[in-house]
Amino acid sequence: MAKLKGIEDFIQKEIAKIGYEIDSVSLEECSIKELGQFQLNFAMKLSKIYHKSPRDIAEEVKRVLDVRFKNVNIAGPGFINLSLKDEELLEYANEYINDFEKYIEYEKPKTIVVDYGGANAAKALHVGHMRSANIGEALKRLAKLFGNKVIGDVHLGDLGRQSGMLISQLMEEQPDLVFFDKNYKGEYPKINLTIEDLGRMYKIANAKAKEDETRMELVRDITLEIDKGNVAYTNLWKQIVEISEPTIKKVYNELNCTFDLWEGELSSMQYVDETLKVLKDYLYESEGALVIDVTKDDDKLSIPPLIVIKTNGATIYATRDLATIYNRVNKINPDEFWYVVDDRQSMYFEQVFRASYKTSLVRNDVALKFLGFGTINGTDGKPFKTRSGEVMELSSLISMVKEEITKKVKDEISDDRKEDIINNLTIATLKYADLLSYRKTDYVFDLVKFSSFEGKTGPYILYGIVRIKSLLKKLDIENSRFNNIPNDDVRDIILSSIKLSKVLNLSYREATLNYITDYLFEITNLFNKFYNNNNILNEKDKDTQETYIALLKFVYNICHNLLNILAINEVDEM
RNA sequence: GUCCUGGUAGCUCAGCUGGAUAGAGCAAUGCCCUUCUAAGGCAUCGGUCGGGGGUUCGAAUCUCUCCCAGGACACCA
Repeated sequence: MAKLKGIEDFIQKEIAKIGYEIDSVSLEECSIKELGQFQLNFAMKLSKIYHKSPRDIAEEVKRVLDVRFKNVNIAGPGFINLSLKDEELLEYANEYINDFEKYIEYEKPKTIVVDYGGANAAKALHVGHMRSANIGEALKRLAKLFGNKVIGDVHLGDLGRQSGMLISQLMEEQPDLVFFDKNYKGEYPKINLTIEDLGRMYKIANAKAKEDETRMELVRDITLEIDKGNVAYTNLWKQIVEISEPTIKKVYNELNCTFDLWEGELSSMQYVDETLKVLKDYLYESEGALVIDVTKDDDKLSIPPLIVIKTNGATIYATRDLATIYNRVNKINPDEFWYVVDDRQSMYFEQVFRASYKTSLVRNDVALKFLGFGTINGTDGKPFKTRSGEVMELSSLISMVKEEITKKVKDEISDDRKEDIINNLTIATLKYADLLSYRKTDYVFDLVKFSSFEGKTGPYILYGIVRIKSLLKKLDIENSRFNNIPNDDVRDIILSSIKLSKVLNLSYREATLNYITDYLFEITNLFNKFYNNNNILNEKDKDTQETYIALLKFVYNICHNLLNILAINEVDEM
């Protein structure tokens, strides 16, 4: 059990002995440092229930707590402040030096499918995809840490209008391809296109379709043909998807994203027929389309029905999402589905979720969770664009950051090691910035600020790690343990670590990583303070030096594991 | 129009399951390197928590209302 929870449970039991029942005790960091390390606020709440003055209750509680804690005191309307004895802190610290699992408060394990990534085939990844990747990967790792069985699915956007776009353009550029010959009966050849071709062609097709309604008609027709299983087009489209795959995988690899399932809309098509059978009784025709009504009696909002089959008979985004859910229920039977998607899709997912429950596609005890995220804006406060006003591609963003980082890495580092260091710092910069604010917050991406090695940045955190590793290399670290608490720098770090279990709980429960990034800054900051005030290598007192070494390992254990949740790689030098 | 987010220091953001004196980073100013990576540390400056009402021992946090910004609202994903 986590240390903090242990103390809270202890206090709860102790006050129960003197007649005070309370759901749960929450031990908070004391807001007035001079009064103690921790504070308890329940005396004021209890006063209502037991009709006693909060200070009287606090007095009774104080007498019970005096046995274990140091400097128990009452202040203000009835706050109880207390501190832990150094002996207890030492025992705790020694127990936690190399053990991260002790910080976790395990619950009953669940099976969770995390749907994140969502790259589009044939279209370059843009900055929004980075958010899904970073948040999704981190949430997946966090959920795993809590003992759950977690399955990450990239859920590619590899079907839909973009297929029509691409193929319509190919039709224009290379009309003689056999794919476009309706009478062709033989084997289909391998097409010769590069990822750059696809990017270029999509842009042209998109621009043309916007202006020209007949072109858009063609795009819809081709999309419909693929939907209906047209052999030539399907073969062609699958080849196009394959061409774009290596690029997508490369970017996700750079971002340390590891997917258990590499599926998408295309692979969900095989379950559409079965899914429609389940939905059958709830489908009705509206304006030519087949829809499911998803309104509720107590609705505050006017929610349109979910379109499942378009007027032209084709499937749509929702059909594929429902089919995916159907398949996952059958194959995986998860307790929870997590969708890490742009917040702008919240209403759409509300429709899909309602439809899923209503049609019993998923049981009521299965949780469908929409974990939306905010937009990345430029320094002007508007969605992040390139100078020419186009959507910022993720690869350009990575290059920009890499350029900034390269300027700053030490010259002394040899070139063969430098590349890895620069790459890790670049991704650390991006991820730390991306996870620093609350998931739903739209945040401003300031290249210079985030790439800086100062302040709340990825490089600052990694710099702390570099210092620790550098020291550990120079010291004999076998069997080191905390012998004493020689100063406040050491005590503050131990105290700070006690709340880590709460940080992890909050982060997991609210599915946002900002608590973790924030805590990483706090512990790194405390470590740097310690580092500045104490000379570890030249410490004369052997007991104290051993404590320092234990502290290095203690801090490393925390930082290493937290960075691992965020999918940020460490460096040894920088 | 309806609904969803958000509005906290000059800037960028935390804090919101009600707790004491509202925090951090950046920027600005000053201090600390014969020292383990100074890419660091310390200090100072900086606030009517969008406005107003309500709930109560206590409100940035809950509630109502208004204002402002962004977003979503049927065959795109």
